[in-house]
Amino acid sequence: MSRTSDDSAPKKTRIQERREKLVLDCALEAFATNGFHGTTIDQIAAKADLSKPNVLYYFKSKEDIYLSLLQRTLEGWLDPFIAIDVAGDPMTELEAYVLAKMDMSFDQPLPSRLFAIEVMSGATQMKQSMRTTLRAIVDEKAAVFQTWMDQGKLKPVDPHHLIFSIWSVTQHYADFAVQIECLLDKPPNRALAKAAVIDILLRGLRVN
Amino acid sequence: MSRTSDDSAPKKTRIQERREKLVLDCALEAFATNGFHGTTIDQIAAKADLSKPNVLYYFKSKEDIYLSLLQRTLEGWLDPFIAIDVAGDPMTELEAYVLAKMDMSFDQPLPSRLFAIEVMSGATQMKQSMRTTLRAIVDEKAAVFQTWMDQGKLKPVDPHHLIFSIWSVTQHYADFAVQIECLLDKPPNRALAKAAVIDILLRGLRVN
DNA sequence: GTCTATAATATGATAGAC
DNA sequence: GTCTATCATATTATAGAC
Repeated sequence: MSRTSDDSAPKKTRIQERREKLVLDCALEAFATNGFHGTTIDQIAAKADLSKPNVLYYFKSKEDIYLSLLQRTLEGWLDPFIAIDVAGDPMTELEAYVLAKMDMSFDQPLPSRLFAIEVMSGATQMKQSMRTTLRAIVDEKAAVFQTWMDQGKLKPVDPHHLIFSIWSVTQHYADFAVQIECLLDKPPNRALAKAAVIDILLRGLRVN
Repeated sequence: MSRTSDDSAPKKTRIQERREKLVLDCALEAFATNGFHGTTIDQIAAKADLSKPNVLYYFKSKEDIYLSLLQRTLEGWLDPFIAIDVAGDPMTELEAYVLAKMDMSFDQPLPSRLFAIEVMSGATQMKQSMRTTLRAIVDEKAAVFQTWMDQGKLKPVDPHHLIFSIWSVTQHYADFAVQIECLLDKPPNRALAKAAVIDILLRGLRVN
């Protein structure tokens, strides 16, 4: 009961935070493949090597786990996108962004899949923030692209659809990894994939 | 019990076929948004305006409905891809394919979503056919693209990854329709989307 | 904090009348 | 062929001992 070592508002001990992170990590693995309904608390508990009531001691319900996970996932998702700098060289900025997304897809496919399943299920939990927060950021970056095109630094193309294309192609390597592995010799050649995607998405934008 | 009007092996009456199609149509709507586990037979029955036992009279289990649906969906999926003709003009063939896929995404997003959810869930039911049938077709078309590039009719790029890019960008408009609607003014401008996608995916391939 | 036991509910599937 | 009623099971969540 002592709180001498605590310092912030949410009075969580170190072990609590560690347990919660453990549960979320295990839940991510389950939710990202089987979706919300296809995942049971038993599965999560088994992965985390905890009992089911113990999991529900840290999260009050399955939905609570899911929502916490979704929020945690969204936090890191936009970082490389926001990092696109209008003052930088357009092709350099775009290449860096595409490569960052490709690395995310290969290194951490699960958050991408969780996100995809959530959106395909109607995105009940995220629609509001997509219409406001996400939309504001997307519009801002679309304006950056438009500026570059107006300056003659990029060939003209609709900026919003360019963003969608970059997202879809890069995330495809996470979301459809199973299919890609069936169609290519395993293990997939990451360097080849990254070079090809850069070629396909950005070559048409280059101004001589 | 009369079979005078029947002609083929599966002795189904016309009304049976109609009912089965009705169930599959309603099931598609449910499975494509909520996945296998998120969908109940009750939901399907309600949509079809049938009782639950009546649905199970036509399909012996929920899994039976799901698998039948998956098979039906896959049948039409590859048609426009197979139609790509090595003897045709490369840019014309590619444009026709991309536009066909875009129309499919806008007009029939549900099969695409069903497919996507299945793949993200591990594609237990389809892995085998992806490794054999689909892979053969993909390799064949990749060879067609390679031929065109060798002939100098297309700028060189890895053909397999080009196929993945086309799939991902076009199907994105079906699978992530909810997100796109949040980020663009509704209703989405189809002509603009199609033109932009053609630009982004194919402009870099054009040889002057 | 963690467990076993269990309540409460949802759902797949079947039995049997009509 | 279609229905109501029901069984059997799985799963969320809680109660209460330790």
